[in-house]
Amino acid sequence: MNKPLKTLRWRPVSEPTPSRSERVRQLVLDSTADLVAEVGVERASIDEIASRSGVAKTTIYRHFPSKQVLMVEAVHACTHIPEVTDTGSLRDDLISCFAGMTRASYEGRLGNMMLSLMDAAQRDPELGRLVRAQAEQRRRFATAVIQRAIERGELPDDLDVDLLVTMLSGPLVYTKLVRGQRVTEELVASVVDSVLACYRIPVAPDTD
Amino acid sequence: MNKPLKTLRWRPVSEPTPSRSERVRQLVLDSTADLVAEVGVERASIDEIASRSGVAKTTIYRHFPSKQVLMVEAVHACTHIPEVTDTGSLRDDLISCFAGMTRASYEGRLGNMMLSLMDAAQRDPELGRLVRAQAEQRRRFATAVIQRAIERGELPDDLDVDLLVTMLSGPLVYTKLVRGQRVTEELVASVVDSVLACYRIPVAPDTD
DNA sequence: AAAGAACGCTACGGCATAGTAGCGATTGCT
DNA sequence: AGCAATCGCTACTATGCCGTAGCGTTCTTT
Repeated sequence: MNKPLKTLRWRPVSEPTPSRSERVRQLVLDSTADLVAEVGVERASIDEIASRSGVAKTTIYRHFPSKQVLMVEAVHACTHIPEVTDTGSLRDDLISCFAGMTRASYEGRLGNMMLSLMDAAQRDPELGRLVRAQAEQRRRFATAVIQRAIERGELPDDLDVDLLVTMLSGPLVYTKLVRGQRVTEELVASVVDSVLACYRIPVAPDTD
Repeated sequence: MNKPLKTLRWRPVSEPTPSRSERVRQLVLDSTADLVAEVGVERASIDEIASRSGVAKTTIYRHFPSKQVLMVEAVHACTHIPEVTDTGSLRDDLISCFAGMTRASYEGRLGNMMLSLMDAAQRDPELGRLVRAQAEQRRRFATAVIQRAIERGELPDDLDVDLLVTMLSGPLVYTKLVRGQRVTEELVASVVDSVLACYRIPVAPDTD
């Protein structure tokens, strides 16, 4: 009614002006991600996406061959890679690493659609690959931070890195998905400090 | 074709023979839980439940006023309360507690439907209450174990119990829901031991 | 300004599903 | 054996959604 056409915000002028086709495509992807974040993957319908984006349903099908493909591309489009830092301090690196992952995965649209996405990934092989790949990428980031600390001698080299990553990731995932609470920077710090305490890593710089 | 009627296994003879109506009701609930565990809450259809259970769709609607109510009752029917133990040892109690929760929540039918259930719970207020109540019940079990240990002096009394429960539950939930792996008794023990190490609780009976 | 590409709109066909109506058959109880 | 409650079956309505056809309109490009 009062939103017949959603105008796409202009991207930085540095980039070349996208074609009309590309603008429409991005608009559809954007609206799809919005809707999926609201109602989930399965309940998002093409008609509703058409209505919200202002793009005709037939035009949507000119860009994407099926709903399944559209969903995969829309989800793929709203996943970003968290930034990495290498401060040389294990604690700071871990906090930065997991805070970045939290922002990338558990906040905003992706955060809202997470549960529905993981459920849909159980049945759609393409979404399954996407979700698995993302989860493994997150683990690789954390593993890299820990490996660097082992090489610096901050952690024992017979460490069960896999368990450690699980001990760090788990409480954050649990807080978000099961408890439905926001993962604050304070929680990240608490979890990191608690886990490091297991390995007798002093949090404040003091040696015993 | 070859399964026109699923016969209900007889329950222990000690209990009074249920009426025909009650038998059919339980059969429907059982088949519903099976189907939900397979395809999820949203994709489970009444027609399919009728077909699998051998109970006519019209009869299903004589027992349950709507699909929504049937889903809630079916899920409710397959949640059991994990058994509790009080061995007096914090480590044993925790392992027993979380192993029991794992069996109750992350294995069998309930385990298979967990992701779909949590997603559906975001939109169905009734399922939401059910899932939240169960999660809080799990937390209370773990909290009780920890409280007992605090009273015995095994843990400091200024402990952040909430964080501790999250640190214990998180890695198990993460392993099941995100990694899709089975939560073994060994993992439970590893997590418990790691977390207890944070608080300088000796795993083997030795005092420093 | 003209041509061609891209889009909007209306109207479909087809399928799956929630729920209901009516009637005949079965079951359990007296 | 008889009776009442319960169940099975075959429809049927209504809805929502995926995906497509055809045609007129708008935009972009030359």
